[in-house]
Amino acid sequence: MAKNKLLLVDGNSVAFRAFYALHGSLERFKNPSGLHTNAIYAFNLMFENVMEKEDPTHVLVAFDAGKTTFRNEMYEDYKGGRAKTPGELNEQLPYIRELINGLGISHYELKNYEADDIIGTLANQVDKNKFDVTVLTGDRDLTQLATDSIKVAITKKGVSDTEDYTPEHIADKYDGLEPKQIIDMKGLAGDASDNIPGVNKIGDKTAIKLLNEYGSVETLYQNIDDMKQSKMKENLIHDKDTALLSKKLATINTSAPVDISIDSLKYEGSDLEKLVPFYKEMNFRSFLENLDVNEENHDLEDILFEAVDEPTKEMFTDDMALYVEMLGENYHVEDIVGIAWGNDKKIYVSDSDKIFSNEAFKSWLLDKNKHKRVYNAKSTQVALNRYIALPESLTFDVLVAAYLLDTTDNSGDIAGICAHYDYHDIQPDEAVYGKGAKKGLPEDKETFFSHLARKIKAIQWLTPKLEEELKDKNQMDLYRDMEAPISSILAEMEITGITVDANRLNKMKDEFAQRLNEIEEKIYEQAGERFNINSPKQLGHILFEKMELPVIKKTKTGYSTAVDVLEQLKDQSPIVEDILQYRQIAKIQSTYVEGLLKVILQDGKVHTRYLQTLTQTGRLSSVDPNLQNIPIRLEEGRKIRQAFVPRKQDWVIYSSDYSQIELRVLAHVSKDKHLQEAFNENQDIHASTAMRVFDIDKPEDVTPNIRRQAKAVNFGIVYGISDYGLSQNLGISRKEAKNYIDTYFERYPGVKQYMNDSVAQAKEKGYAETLYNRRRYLENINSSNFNLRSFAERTAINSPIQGSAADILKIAMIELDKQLKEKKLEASMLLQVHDELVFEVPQSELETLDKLVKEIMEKAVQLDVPLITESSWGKTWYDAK
DNA sequence: TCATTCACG
DNA sequence: ACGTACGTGAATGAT
Repeated sequence: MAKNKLLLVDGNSVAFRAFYALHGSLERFKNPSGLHTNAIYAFNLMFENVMEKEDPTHVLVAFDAGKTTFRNEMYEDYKGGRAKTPGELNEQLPYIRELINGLGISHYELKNYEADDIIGTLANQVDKNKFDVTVLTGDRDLTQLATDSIKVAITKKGVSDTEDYTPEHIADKYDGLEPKQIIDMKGLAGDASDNIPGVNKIGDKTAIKLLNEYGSVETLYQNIDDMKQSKMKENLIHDKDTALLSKKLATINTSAPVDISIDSLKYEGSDLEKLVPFYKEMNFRSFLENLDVNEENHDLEDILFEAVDEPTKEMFTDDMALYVEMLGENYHVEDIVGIAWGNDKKIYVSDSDKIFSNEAFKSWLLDKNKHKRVYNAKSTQVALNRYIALPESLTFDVLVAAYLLDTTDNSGDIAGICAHYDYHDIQPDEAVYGKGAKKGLPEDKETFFSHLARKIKAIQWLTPKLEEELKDKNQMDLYRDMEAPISSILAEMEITGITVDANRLNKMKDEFAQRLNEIEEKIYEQAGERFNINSPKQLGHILFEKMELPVIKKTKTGYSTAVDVLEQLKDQSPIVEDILQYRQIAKIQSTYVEGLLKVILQDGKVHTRYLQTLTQTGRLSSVDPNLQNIPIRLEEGRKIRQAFVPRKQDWVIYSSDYSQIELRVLAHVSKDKHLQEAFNENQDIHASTAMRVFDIDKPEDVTPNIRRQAKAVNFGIVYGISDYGLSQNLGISRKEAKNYIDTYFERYPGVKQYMNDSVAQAKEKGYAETLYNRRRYLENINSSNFNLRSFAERTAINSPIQGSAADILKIAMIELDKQLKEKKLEASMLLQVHDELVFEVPQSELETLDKLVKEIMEKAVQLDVPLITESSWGKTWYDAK
């Protein structure tokens, strides 16, 4: 039989830790009635973490009963001098008890005793044959309880991690000490936090040494006469009474008069009747959301809908919601399994194939005067285009709107967005369709139809809310004039696809396979055995254990074998060079050659999907396949681009990219005189930076190496520079890197000012924003955790730059799409790669297109510095260079 | 499912 | 003193 597990939580101590874990965000954690909630929130998080980790069968939270306990009778000043509990924490303590009730957990306190004693007593009392015990606390005192069946988990700085004290861990940490000797240690060394005095001049280190020799405080004093004369011996003798008292104070009372039965502590899950209203009162939306995932069908209202096979035209009006269901993500190939439409009065659903040839439906879809609101317009367009035709007037997209309002909030389906707006009359797709191998339509058609109907209802409900919020945040223009049009343009680009020459790839595949074979053999020979070169673990074993190469860097799980490490090992053994070679080719082979071959469809093309609502900055991302990371930097990989060809003979691939758009955006937003001057005079920006930062007078004195360093500095600036990052990138010392950065800021004071301002603004508003009101919320910008805060600060610097650049290319794409259509050009826009657009174009249109693209991209927006593009073309994407 | 590695801007 | 460059996606091996 599986063993029970009892979890004992030291309520006061964990509450205290929780309060300070989120202390940096104290003012942001307030519920509508002004109560601070940071400690309650963090307590809940810590609790969830430990419940998941330990999975206990029985749980109790113990609290201290009051200010004085039996220990004060022994020693008046016990816990004296302790700073008063902050008011902001005190006000939360009653609510933490309420939270515990909601979580379905018992709590207990006992007059005259501390939580420690309750925990010690219970931990001691339970039958160790039936129970393992875990104690959760922030207080190291409790580690004295550790045994083979009692583990003491001490909360670490954040909310998620604990340090687990077992007898082995204690021996490790305290140089061989046993758990019960912890109290002897406190007897000798004292404990400042509880105001336990200990012996004068003895600290933890000395105490451990003495205990290793004598075992306990008592035996130490029995043998003290034999101790060599020393100042320490005098102190020990002088403070003997204090030592014995201190030990007593530190000793947890394991026979407190606790009168609760273990059986009553059995954990049977949360009490939702209490917990849900409590979370609502505290404004804990994310916890509420998590509850929903676990409960199926809770409080779903009945929904009315009509299932139809062949709808008639009265069933379609202006201003309805439309939803097209597929069970997989790739709408280029997934079957449509159901369609729903409707408004507040009436909802229709259909899973019949007849709908695809239904005239009423089709004419409604294609009617520009019939406005439809949807969740994911692009998916809807691409899917329906395969079955019927490209739908018109999908005028509101709740997915894109929700993304603009909060980039972090789009968990994949409508229910995710709904939960964020406290609308719960819908289930996550996963709850209805399942996941993984078991994913499929529900047995019961009613369940399926209801789910579709609820999606219509949700879209209807969300639309006015989102519209209003977009207006409030001054983001309606961003939605209407940028994101909505871009959605349709991307749909067309995806549908068009790009032709891939499979023959070319197959030839490359054979060549690479042969070369890989040869390198493999060479590597095995040098290693003296065959192993999986793709396994960092096995490779690490060969390099660092068998061949004993020096270890440069470690990862969480073992030795690092990343490129920068291997580069440094090149001189040590020729095998390293071969491994690098192998890696390079294996990557090209598996990801690009084989990867691309797998996703070529019947039409000889690949159709990527651009994710419009994913990145935190406003960029697009590309999946299935990712066409935004096709190799270019190294010749070997660059050849992959030879497989990307125009769809017709005599056409060419044309490509145009912005030159230094991010630095130009920086010059604009920072208003830095010198940076602007460099761009206005059309200087080589990296050389110009080199001259200013490294005090070079004549352009001809800028060597390629100095220019390379300046280039790295410029990159660093855009990323929100750190001396360490720059030093790593350039392989120079941290001090030198710092020097570069200081000089840069001195020579470009406007940039320095911009960085200070962006961080300050983000701290005040809680978000960073682009030139076109795209927001990125920065949860940790005021965090007390250095790392989290620093990261948020760099993000506050980088996001407006990267995001504004993304905005600008989107604006250019919209204008370009318009002009291509107006001018009835045959050329089509195929790809977007962050600062680059790729087209296929008939030879005859090449000149026109080149002019048009250059004009539109460079004039897309008016900045304080010019925008410059560079274009090229050729028979393949490779030749467009 | 996570961690590592490496491709791009 | 902290431990880092910004934004992505795919393949692989290990768990």
